[in-house]
Amino acid sequence: MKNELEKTYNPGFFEDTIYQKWEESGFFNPDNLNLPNEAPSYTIVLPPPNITAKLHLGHSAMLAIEDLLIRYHRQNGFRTLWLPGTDHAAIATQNMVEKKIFSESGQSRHDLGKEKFLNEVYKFVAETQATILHQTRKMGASLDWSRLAFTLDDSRQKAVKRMFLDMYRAGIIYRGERVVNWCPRCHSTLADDEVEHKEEKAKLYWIKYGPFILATSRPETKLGDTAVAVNPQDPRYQEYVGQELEITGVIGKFKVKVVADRAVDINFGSGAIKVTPSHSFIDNEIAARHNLPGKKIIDEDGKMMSNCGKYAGMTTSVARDAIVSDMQAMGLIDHIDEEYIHNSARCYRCDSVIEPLPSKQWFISVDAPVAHLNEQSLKQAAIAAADKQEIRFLPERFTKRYHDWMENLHDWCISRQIWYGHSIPAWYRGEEIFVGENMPEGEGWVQDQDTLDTWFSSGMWTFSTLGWPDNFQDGIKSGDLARFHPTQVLETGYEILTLWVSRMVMMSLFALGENPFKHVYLHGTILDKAGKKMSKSKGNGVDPLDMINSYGADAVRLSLLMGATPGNDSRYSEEKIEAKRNFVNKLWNISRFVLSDLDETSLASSANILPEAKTLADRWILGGLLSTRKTVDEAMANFEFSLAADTLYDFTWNKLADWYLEVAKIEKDKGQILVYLLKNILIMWHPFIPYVTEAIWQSFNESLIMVEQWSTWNDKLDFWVANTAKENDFIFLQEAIIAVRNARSENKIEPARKVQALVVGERANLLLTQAPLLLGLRTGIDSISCDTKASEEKAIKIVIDKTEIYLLGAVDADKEQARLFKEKENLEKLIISLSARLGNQEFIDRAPTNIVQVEQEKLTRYRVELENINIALKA
RNA sequence: GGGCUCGUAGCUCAGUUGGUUAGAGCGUUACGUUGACAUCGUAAAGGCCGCCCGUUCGAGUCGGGCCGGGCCCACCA
Repeated sequence: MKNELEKTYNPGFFEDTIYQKWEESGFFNPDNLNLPNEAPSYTIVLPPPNITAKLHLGHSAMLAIEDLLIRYHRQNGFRTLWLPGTDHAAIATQNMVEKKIFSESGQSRHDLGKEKFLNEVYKFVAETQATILHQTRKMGASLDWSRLAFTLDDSRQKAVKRMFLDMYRAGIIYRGERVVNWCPRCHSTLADDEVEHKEEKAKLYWIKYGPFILATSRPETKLGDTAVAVNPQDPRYQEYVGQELEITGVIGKFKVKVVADRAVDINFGSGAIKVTPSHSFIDNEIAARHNLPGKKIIDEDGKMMSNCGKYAGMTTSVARDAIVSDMQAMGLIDHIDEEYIHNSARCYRCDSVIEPLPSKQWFISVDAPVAHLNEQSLKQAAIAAADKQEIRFLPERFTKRYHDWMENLHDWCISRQIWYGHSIPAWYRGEEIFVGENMPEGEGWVQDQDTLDTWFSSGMWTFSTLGWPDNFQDGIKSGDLARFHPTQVLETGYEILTLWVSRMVMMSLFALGENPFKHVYLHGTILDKAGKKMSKSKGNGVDPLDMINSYGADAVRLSLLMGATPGNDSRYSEEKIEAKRNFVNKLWNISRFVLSDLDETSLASSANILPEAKTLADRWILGGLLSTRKTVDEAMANFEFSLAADTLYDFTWNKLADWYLEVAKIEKDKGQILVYLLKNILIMWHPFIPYVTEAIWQSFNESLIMVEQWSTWNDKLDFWVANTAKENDFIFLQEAIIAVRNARSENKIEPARKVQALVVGERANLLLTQAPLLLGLRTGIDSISCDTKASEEKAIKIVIDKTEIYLLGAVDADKEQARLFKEKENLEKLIISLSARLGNQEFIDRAPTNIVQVEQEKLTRYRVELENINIALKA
C-alpha cells in the first residue's frame, strides 16, 4: 500500500491532478500508445460545440458517452483517437456579439464596420473557447488536444476553399436566383431548418380581384402579382383559365394571367389565389411551372420598393394597413376574417418574420449526377449509404427519418449574408464571375461579400480535421486520413440528424468517395426535473461545473450514462447524481477494505491471471466477475451503455461488497482473489468513472489505469461455464442466511416457519459445511448441528440465544409448488398444441407426469426442447 | 395533414428475437450496525405493464383500434 486512502472519496482533491497526469502522459494521442502496426483504429470526432456559450448538461452527456467508448477501446488495444474542436457557428456567434456590443455601447455592427466588428468577434470567440475547453477537461474527456481544430481556423479555411472549388468544377455548386427565406433583421438567408413556424392569429382579407373574390393574408403583395391560379379540377373557374385579365389595384390597373395549377386547394378560401412569384415559395413554384414573370416589390430591409408608388419605403406591415384602407375606400375589400389562425414563419435566432425574397445565392445541387460517384447524385449516394446499412443509426428508427428527409431534400443554399464565417472564393467584375483560390489578375474584381453556411464547414468535419486535402492526392489517402478515416462512431443529438449528419455524409462521399462513419449513435435531450427543455430564457439550465464541484465528475458522468437509452430524452435530477456519488464512494471503500493490511505479494498479483478458487464463495464470485465481463463486452458492442453500467454496478455492490467481502471478513483471508477482483473491476469501471478508478489505482501502482488493458478473457470461459452452475448453491446459502437473520430480528423464532423441506442430499450437506462459517458471522449462534425433525428430511438445527431454529431450506415450499405446477400446466398446453399440429402422441407420452418427482432442471430442458420444435414448426 | 415516439411501483426509468415468480435507483416503513463505507446493512410494503379486440399453448413484448402525453416534417394563399 503506497498511500493510505481517506475515509471518503474527495473528488475535488484528485480530479485536476489526475487529469494533468493523463495529459502529460501523452496517451490521449494515439501516436504515443506504442501499438503494433496492425492495431485497428478507433476514431470519434467530437461534435464541435458552438463557441457561442458555455457547455450545458447535454454536452456533458455527449462527453460521457464518447469518453466511455474511447477509454473502453483504448483499454482494449485499439489505436484510439478522439479529436476535439469547436464550431464557429456563424450566425449564432455574430448575433451574440451584435447583442453584446449593442447593450454595451448602443452601436450596431454597421456602426463599427466589418473589420472592427470581426475583431470583436475574435475576442469573444477566444474567451468562450477557453471556457468550453476548460469545461471539457473537467469532465475527464480524454481528447487528443494536439489535434485540436476549429471550423474556422487556417487549415479548415484551406479545406473549405478547396471543397468549394472542387464542387464548383464538378458542377455541383452553382449560383442562381431563388426565393429564399430572408430575415430582414439578420440580413441573411436562412435554411429551411432554421425557420420556425408559429401559430398566430391574423386577418384574412377577402378582396375583389377582377371577376374573382379571393382570400389573402398579405394584401400588400398584390403589387407584385402576375397571375391568378385555380385548381384544374375546379368547375367554378374553368372559363377563365388561359385568359389575361385586367385588375384594378391601388396604384393603377395591371394585368394578370389565369392559370390552372394543382397546388391550389379547392376548399380553401374561394379556391382562387393571387400569384406573387417573387415573394412566396408556392407562388414561385407555380410561376416556374407556367412560365410566369416575377415582380420584386419588397427589398432586403423588408420595405416596399420604389416601384410601389406612394407605399415605397414603408415596411410591409405598415404598407398592409395603408393598402387595406385604400382598398376599402375603393370598394375592393369584400370582407375581413378577423380570427384567422395561420403559421407565421420566423427566424429561429431573432424571431423576426421571414420575408420570402428572390435573391442571388450559391447552391449545392443535390440532384446533379456526380461523375466519381458513378453518376449518382449526392442525394442518391447519401440515401444508398443508409439503405445498404453502410451507415447504421442507433436507434434504428432514425434511419427512416434520415431517409425521408433526404428524399425531400432541395438544393442546399450555402451562402449567408453575414460577416463572420468562411468567405466565398468567388470574384465578380460586372457580369463576369471567377471562382478560384485567389483573386484573379486584372483590375476591378470584387470578392463575394457573403460567407458560407456554417454547416458547409462542419459537414467536412470528419476529414477536414484529418488533414484533407493535403492527405488526399490522386484519390489516395495518407497520414491521419488514411489511418483514422472513416471514423467508427458519430455520437450526437438526434435534433441535428438532418442539419448536420446528412451533410457530413454528402460531403464525405463527394470528397473521398467514402462514408464518414459506420455508426451514428443519437442521444436524447437532457430535460429538467419536470420534463421541460432546459433553456436560458427559462432559467432552468444546469451548469455541469456546479454539479462536478458538488458531486465529482464521475458521479455526473455515471448519472448521465445510467438510465439513458439512445434517442430517448432523459430527465436530470440532483438525486440521481447523489445516488451515483454514493456508488463512487462505495467503490472507494471497497478498495479501502481490500487494500488495507494487504501483503505485498498479493498486491503484486496480476489482474490477468485467474487465481485458484478454493471455496464455494470463491467460485461464485469469480464466475460472477467473468459473466459480468461477458455482459459488459456484449453491451458495449451493442451500444447499451446503461446495461453495461447496470451490470457492473450490480456485481460491485450487491455481489462483491454485500456478500463476498463479508465472507472474506470471516475467513480472514485477504489474498489474491480479492486483489484480482479489485483490479479487474477497477479496469472495467474506468471508462465510466475514470477519476476515482485512477485515484485508487495510483495508490498502489506506478502505471496509469487509463492504458491498463482489459484482461484476456477467452481462456477463462471454461471456468465461467463450469462455475455458473454453482451459482444456485451460493444463492441458496444467501437465502438461508437471510432466513436466519429475519427469524432473529422478527423475534418470532418458530421452527421451520418460513422454510420447508426442499433441502435434501447434497444441499443439506452444503448447508452443514458452508453455512456455519457464514451464519456464525453476525448471528451470535450458540450451536449448529444436523438434526432430524418430524419430517424425514435432514435439517439444520441452529440454536440462537437458546432458541432452536430448524432451517430446512430457504425457498418457500408453497410458492415453489405453485410455480412448478403452473410450469407443468403450461408445458402440458404446449405439448397438446404441438401434438395436434404434428398429429401424433409423441410428446404427450413423454410429458412429465408427476410434478413432485420433476426437478426444475429437467423441466427446463424439456421446455427448451419443445420450444425448438415449436420454432421449427413455425418456420 | 404526414411521420415518429412514449404510457410499466409514489417518482425517474430498464425490460435484447413472445416463455419460469415483470426489475433497478430514489422515496416510504420496520429492523439492524463498535473497525471499508450512515455517502452503511437486511427486509417489507407498493404493479388490471393506459384501455379494448385479435394472433398464440402462452402477450409488458406481435397486429388492429381507442384514450392520453411528447417530438419531427410539411404547410394554408
